[in-house]
Amino acid sequence: MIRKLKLSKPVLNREEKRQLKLDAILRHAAAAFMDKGYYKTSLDDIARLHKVTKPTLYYYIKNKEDILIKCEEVASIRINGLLDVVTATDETGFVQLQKFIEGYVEIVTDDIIRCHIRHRGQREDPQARADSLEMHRSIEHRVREILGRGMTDGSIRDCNSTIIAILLFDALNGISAWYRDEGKVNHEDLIAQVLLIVTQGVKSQV
Amino acid sequence: MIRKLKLSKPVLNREEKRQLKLDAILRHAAAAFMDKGYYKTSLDDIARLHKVTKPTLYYYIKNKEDILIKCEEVASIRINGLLDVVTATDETGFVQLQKFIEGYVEIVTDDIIRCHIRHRGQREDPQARADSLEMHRSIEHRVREILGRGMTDGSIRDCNSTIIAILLFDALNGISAWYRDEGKVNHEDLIAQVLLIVTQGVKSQV
DNA sequence: AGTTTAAGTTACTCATGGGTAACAATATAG
DNA sequence: CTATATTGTTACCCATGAGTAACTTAAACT
Repeated sequence: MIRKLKLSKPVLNREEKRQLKLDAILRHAAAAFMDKGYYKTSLDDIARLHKVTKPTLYYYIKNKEDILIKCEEVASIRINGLLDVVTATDETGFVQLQKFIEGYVEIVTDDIIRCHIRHRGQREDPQARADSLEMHRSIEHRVREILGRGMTDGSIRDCNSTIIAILLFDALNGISAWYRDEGKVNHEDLIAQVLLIVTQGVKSQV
Repeated sequence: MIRKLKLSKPVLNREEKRQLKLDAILRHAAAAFMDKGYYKTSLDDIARLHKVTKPTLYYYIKNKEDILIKCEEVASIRINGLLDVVTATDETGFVQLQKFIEGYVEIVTDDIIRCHIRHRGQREDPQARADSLEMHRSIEHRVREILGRGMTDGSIRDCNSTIIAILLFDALNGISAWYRDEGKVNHEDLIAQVLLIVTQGVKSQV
């Protein structure tokens, strides 16, 4: 027992510990950004949340904007991962769309993703700006392909997939700004309402 | 003719001229905020656009945040005006909803409204914050009433009007961020696509 | 024409906050 | 148990930009 307390080799190696700390910083930063906004949150605020001093942050991040970029990476991986899963099946386009929506509502609840959605498009660095735009375009393109698939297989009515994809994302991304797990709106209810919109709109069918 | 050049009474009195200049400043500021964002736009930037110096702005506005507040006033008047017109008719709830959507897409294209939508929710002053929230709640409430009317008269299917109103606003407000009059997407097409979503979703009806 | 009020300018103050240099402590490896 | 890389700290620099004081120019009313 005593030997276990004084392990010669630590349970986690340096790289893993570093990664965990970076994650924690990202989470603290994301929470603060969601609360007060990017510009009203100072690096000192974030450092305080993490119980370190500001210069320590620079061991994990390049600069303030780098936090947003790292949040974006996380978002990109999760959203593209979902799209991979959804498009790997041989379901109809409409069913794939439904599955995507269900998964996306889940993803959009995570603090780091929330932060990314709220602050995307305010990149200062031109390269980061371009990367961000490219990721956005690519994801939207993959959703348009799902819509196209549905129109081909007949599960989705003829529509302008460009416009529909944008409207869909705006509605879903908006969820990140207001939905809270502890809030009044129930999670299943939310998904059900969104799915009903895409299946039949709001007009009562005669 | 020469007498006309030297009018003893100007065409516009002081109050009117002042109002026109305030409007112009608001427009310049809104354009700059949409381009670079609120925090990356300095008052010097705005002054330069208006071809005056910074202190002159303080003759028309109280402080930087006051610009956002004045944009909000404009937005409130236009949106509530639209709602007044739409709800004054004795059409069914669904038709009222359609008319509201058509009008809202029009409103959301204006630069000052665009600016308000993008920057609402970052009020610093507690009072302004509360006012902003209240306006937002009130407008959302009026749309929920339209949905309720539709459910009562049978033109709108049974739904959670709270969730639907939020999703609808997020999709419509999103338009302000990407739609451009000179862009690829055609105005009529946009409205048609939105209306088709609310009337029948995207699923092909069997 | 001369007085007053509106409109605008130049030249500052001053808080904030991102970023860094130089130094201190702690943990891992040999 | 010492040498070295890793984390972390204190104390600073400095650009930016909101807001103001004091002064000048232009317009309007009598």
